[in-house]
Amino acid sequence: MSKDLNKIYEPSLVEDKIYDFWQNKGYFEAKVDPTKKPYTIVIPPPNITGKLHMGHALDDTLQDILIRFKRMKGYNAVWVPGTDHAAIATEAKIVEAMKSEGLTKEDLGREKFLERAFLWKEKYGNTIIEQIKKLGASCDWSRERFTMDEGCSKAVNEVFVMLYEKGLIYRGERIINWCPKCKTSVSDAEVDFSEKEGNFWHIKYPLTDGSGSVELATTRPETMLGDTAVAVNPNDERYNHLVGKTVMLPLVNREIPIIADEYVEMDFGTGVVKITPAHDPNDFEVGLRHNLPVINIMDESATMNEFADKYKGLDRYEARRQIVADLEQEGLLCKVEPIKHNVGTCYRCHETIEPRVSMQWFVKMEPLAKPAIDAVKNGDTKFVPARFDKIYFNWLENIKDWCISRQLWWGHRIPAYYCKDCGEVIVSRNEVTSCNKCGSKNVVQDEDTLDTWFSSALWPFSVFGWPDKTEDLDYFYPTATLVTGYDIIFFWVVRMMFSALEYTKKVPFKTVLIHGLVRDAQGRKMSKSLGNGIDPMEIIEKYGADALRFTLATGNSPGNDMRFSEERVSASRNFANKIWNAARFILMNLNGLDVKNEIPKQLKFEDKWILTKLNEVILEVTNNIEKFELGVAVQKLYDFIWDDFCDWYIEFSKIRLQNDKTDEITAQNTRSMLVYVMTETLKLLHPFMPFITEKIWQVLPHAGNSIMVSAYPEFNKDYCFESQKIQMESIMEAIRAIRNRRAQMNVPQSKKAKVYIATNNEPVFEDSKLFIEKLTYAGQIEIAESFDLPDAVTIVLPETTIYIPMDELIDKKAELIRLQKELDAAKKQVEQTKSQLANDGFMSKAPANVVENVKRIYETLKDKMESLESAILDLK
RNA sequence: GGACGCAUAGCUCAGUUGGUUAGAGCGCUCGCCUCACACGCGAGAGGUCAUGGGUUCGAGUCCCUUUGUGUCCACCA
Repeated sequence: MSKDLNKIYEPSLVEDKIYDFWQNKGYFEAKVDPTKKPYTIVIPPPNITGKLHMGHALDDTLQDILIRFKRMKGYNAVWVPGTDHAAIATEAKIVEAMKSEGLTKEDLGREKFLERAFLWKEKYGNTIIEQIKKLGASCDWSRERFTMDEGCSKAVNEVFVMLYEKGLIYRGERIINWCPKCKTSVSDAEVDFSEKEGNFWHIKYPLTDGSGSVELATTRPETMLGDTAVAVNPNDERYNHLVGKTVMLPLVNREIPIIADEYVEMDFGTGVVKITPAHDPNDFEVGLRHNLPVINIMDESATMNEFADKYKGLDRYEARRQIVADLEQEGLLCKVEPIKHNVGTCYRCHETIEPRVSMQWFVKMEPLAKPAIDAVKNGDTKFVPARFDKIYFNWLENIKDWCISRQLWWGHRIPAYYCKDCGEVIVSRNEVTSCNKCGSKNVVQDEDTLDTWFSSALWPFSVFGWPDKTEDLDYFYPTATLVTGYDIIFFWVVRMMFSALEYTKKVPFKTVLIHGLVRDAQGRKMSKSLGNGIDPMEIIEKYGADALRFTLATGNSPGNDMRFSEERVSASRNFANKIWNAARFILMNLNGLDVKNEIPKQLKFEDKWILTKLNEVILEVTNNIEKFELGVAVQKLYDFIWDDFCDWYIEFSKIRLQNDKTDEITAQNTRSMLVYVMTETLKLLHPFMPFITEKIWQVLPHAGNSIMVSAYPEFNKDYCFESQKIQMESIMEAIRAIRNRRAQMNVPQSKKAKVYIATNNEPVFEDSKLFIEKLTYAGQIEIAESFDLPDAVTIVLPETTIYIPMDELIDKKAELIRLQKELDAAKKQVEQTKSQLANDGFMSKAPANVVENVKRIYETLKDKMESLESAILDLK
């Protein structure tokens, strides 16, 4: 890598090269090693159809921070990457693409269609992988998996068979959510409810005995063709007497009973409900209780079928219009009431879901849910933040059986076979060619495939070779941390939990780190339809991956949504540039000299100060990362690097390095300090900004091949110098105060003024004389215990008073007012602390260090007050 | 209907187990192209931490109330 650093950091020139370097060295790869502790993360596998969006970028950034941190901490860290076949989403896209060629699925046939799908996967599955690499993700690519690869498919078959044999998978004719556009069933989790404008149509059903009619209300009049009863509440006195009678279903003239069922709410609508078991989940339940026939009036695309009589062939909405018109003509339509109601839509295509009775496969959830609830209740798996366990419990405690069969071709084909001769159902791990009951060869496999989440539920262990007992599984599983958004707790986290507990008898991960959604600058969800999505790749190209990562990690706490704006990325880019230039400064001063990357034996005040600050930040950042407070950690690093290291330490070092009074040993020590502190800081920052830290690390004196495999800094109390730190900070305070006064008085930097420092801390100030002189543009510094300078600008600090004689600039009156104001403030504070120290409760209950602190503040404030008083007297 | 989150500087947000002078970025004001950096430097202005109450020696932080706002779950046809 080249040694010359440009004035402006250009990420695009270095990132790809560094990534290749890491990969070629094999640093991302982890192998079983019993001498090291494993740390495992499996990536939430992105859809093969997808492009990387900000949500992925956030998710992957957080995972990479954890993985890189743990790797540097000495763990055998492995991050397993891969992609998800995303059954319904992918199939929809392929079908859509085929449309332009005038082809349908059926034209191609299953086999040809799957060929196309695999080609599609090759093409698009790789783009997202390449994009994840651009982010700097240190995934072990030698372990890349796909939910439909051989191993994962084997796991799927195994699970299906196991559950079937245990009686936890069954096949049955039930009402399910049907998407008429995707032409498949979807699970409850895959239905999105959205509020839509609709009507409440009040319809009259005449009693068969001619004694009148009942009025009922419905939002979906077209389903009346499938009505098989009318229901009222058994306690409803208005309708009690009608129970047992029958009504004549209008338009179709079918006689149906009036039944009583608790499900009917008396005070909603008219208190009479039409019962359509084939097209409403609640009605289906009612139908089961009363043994009602189920009449399915629609086909797979929600078009009316032969049971719809003369409406056959109409789509459901057209049928609705006609039925309403016909009812009106027959005088059976009482009124139309506009209402807003929630309508279920397909989470993939947003088509209105049609509840439909059909033959499907289900997973019996109750026995599986219980251990999953217990595992979180007893702390085997923890959510971060913890509040998400409530959402998790709520879902599992109210769970219904999971419909897992999909009428799709792209996916894991259900390993069930049917004998056409004897009707035997055979569920098998291997392909079945003959009936094991009657021996017939006339056996066919189930046409359906499995819900895409069925395979992703197995991801944490299928990637390590389960169901085989592999070394990897034994060593890397269970995984340590799962990082994902709160929006897929139901889809994925829940299902991994109960699957893992059932098949591996272990929780799949110890911690679930939940993050929020990345929203746009106005706080709106990024979406295709709004067109407000920001492409992470464009951001990386413009600002660099480090800037993007830094932005996503900063100002964001677990579980909360964040807003993304380019301004924030630009601020992150500026930070990267700041580090870059600090490095340039150091490099410039190494100047081909042999400088050791170590703490020198002789330490100056400022060295002890920065080492103390460094150790504090090491301790805090490490703790923060371990507690998943990544946003806090990165903020602390930002402050340390910019405020402490760049604004102060580098400025001090300039004076040491440029001053002719500095001896060569001190200069050399300063160079070592710069290199050492910079290197340690780069290591601390590496998990967050891997590229720039590697680039700079490489050009500074170092041992080893790469920062990413170096050891993360450890807190060392031998380099914490509390009292020196405080003293150094008093010097900095003085510098700041002098600058402040000069700025307020509009003194140009070119005007050098003499500065008198009265202090009882002489040795410290003497040592830092040069710093004060250079950093405040002072002409000359005098230090003594006291001065008698009545006509000077006076700055009162704890234990120190500074005088700047500037006759022509002093406005005595203004100066007096200022000092008086300060005195008033100091007095107030003294009173506050005094009363606190007089408070018995505080003195007896507050911890010693807090009391000490208040005592110290009280003393210095009192001191300051006295100095201010005398300064006012002097000026008068 | 149920559950949960948020409300802190003009804007967007941090604030770690309660500890005394509440922070950052952007924006704003003043002065600087100071030989690492104008993607910068120095100095500032700006906050009764939504409301009311409580616990505590001490509350932005813990508990309750109210208001506003957002999300999720359920769903009455």
